[in-house]
Amino acid sequence: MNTKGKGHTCETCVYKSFLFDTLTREERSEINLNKKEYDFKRGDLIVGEGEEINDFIYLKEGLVKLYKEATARHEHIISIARPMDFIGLLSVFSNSNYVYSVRAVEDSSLCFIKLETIKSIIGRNGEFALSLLEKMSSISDQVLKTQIDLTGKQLRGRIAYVILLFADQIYQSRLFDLPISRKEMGDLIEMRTENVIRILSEFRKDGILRIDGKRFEILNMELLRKISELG
Amino acid sequence: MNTKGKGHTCETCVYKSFLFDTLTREERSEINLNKKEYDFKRGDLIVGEGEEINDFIYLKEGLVKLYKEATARHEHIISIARPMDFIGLLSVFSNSNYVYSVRAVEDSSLCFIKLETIKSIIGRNGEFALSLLEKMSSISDQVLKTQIDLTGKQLRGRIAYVILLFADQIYQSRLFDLPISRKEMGDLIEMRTENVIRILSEFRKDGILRIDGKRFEILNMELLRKISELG
DNA sequence: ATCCGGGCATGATATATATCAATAATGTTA
DNA sequence: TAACATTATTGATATATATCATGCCCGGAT
Repeated sequence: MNTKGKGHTCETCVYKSFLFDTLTREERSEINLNKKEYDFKRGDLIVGEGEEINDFIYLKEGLVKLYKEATARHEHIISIARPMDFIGLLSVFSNSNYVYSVRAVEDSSLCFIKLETIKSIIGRNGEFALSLLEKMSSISDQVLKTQIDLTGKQLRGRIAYVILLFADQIYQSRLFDLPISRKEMGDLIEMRTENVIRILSEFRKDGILRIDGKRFEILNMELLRKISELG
Repeated sequence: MNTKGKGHTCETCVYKSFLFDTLTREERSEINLNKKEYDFKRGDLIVGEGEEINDFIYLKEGLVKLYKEATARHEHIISIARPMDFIGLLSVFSNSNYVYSVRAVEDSSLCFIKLETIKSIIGRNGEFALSLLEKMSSISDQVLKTQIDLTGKQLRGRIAYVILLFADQIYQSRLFDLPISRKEMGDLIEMRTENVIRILSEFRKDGILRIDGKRFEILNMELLRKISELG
């Protein structure tokens, strides 16, 4: 399922400056002692809804989805997290248990830091608290914004929105391999698989997209943006 | 529009312990010096979308709505805030400008504390940072949860949900005067006014509610909860 | 008082979306 | 390789919801 940490230290971590600028050398080594890194394969469950929150989890590499089980055959995807995102949103500070699940949609490696360690450092280092707060806030803010944006758009607008989300925010390219199935895409924007496929076909016929299985290329970016905005 | 503060000090504020437990006496008087209290009448705009965020705003009394303008005749209500809620969600730390508006739905009084003051204290007092973080987190978490809960429910479920929200969380009573119009209710749960009215009528005919204008009484609580949960 | 405008209410109709059904394509296991 | 499960696709139909139309009632302005 997952293999144990690779022995990286925070000092050599590529995200060191992004996350831990405001820490003293002592605090950094404290985190280093209380962190573990794990690898997950595509499809692996990382945390399950209801599990106790013990760690501050940080996505180093890969792509994961945060979601809630809605019914037996349907899940509500809250967010797709990218490298440099922390998993746990605000819940790490307001809940003792996860209110959603996290699963790898690509092979991913994640860093687990004992929550106690983080909390203790927050208590001592207000500057760190503030910078952490800013990072968490902006992610939570964006999750909320996405949910609000999507509500009120109709199907074509939602499909356009989610394609642009992958193109702009995740792959920074008009050409990419979609890492999720059509069903998962539907779960992300609250619509049925059949309608996802139908509208993708429409976009293909209209010359907006070139689609070959998982491979997507945006041909008419301008029109796609317009559809996304106008809903 | 609004009258200036009533000269309360944080020391005598009813929410002193709730908010400021972890502050030193000096920090508390610092906040006292940098806060202002304002009264708003039902319908008054408190902050407008796009305005600069300069204050940490705290609802002392009354009821306000956070919303985004969607179209000319339609707004998306993000949340109804109750006394002891802070207005601003996570945006206060991740954005420099408001991404939504706030308006009083009942006569309200709010406390404005200079954001600089709060940030400076966070930087110095990690314990305060952590407790603030917990409070803000739980509110943001709940806003997100509500959005997610509502998505995927159909109209009857959403109406039931929002009536229970007022009964359980805002008025703690099966009998209350709804402070918002049918249209605003629709904005809150993303549905048309006509359908709000239609379904309220159904609930009345089914003996679930007694409705007289703004006055609501829940007659069959059990059934209402079931409708809310099952969507 | 009278004239509004807005909120409330109900019915008829149009539209968007979900559901059901059937097949093809793809991947997975033995 | 065959046998099977899962995913992708398309069409026909049912259902939920929005839209349009109309009338009533009440509070505020003149």
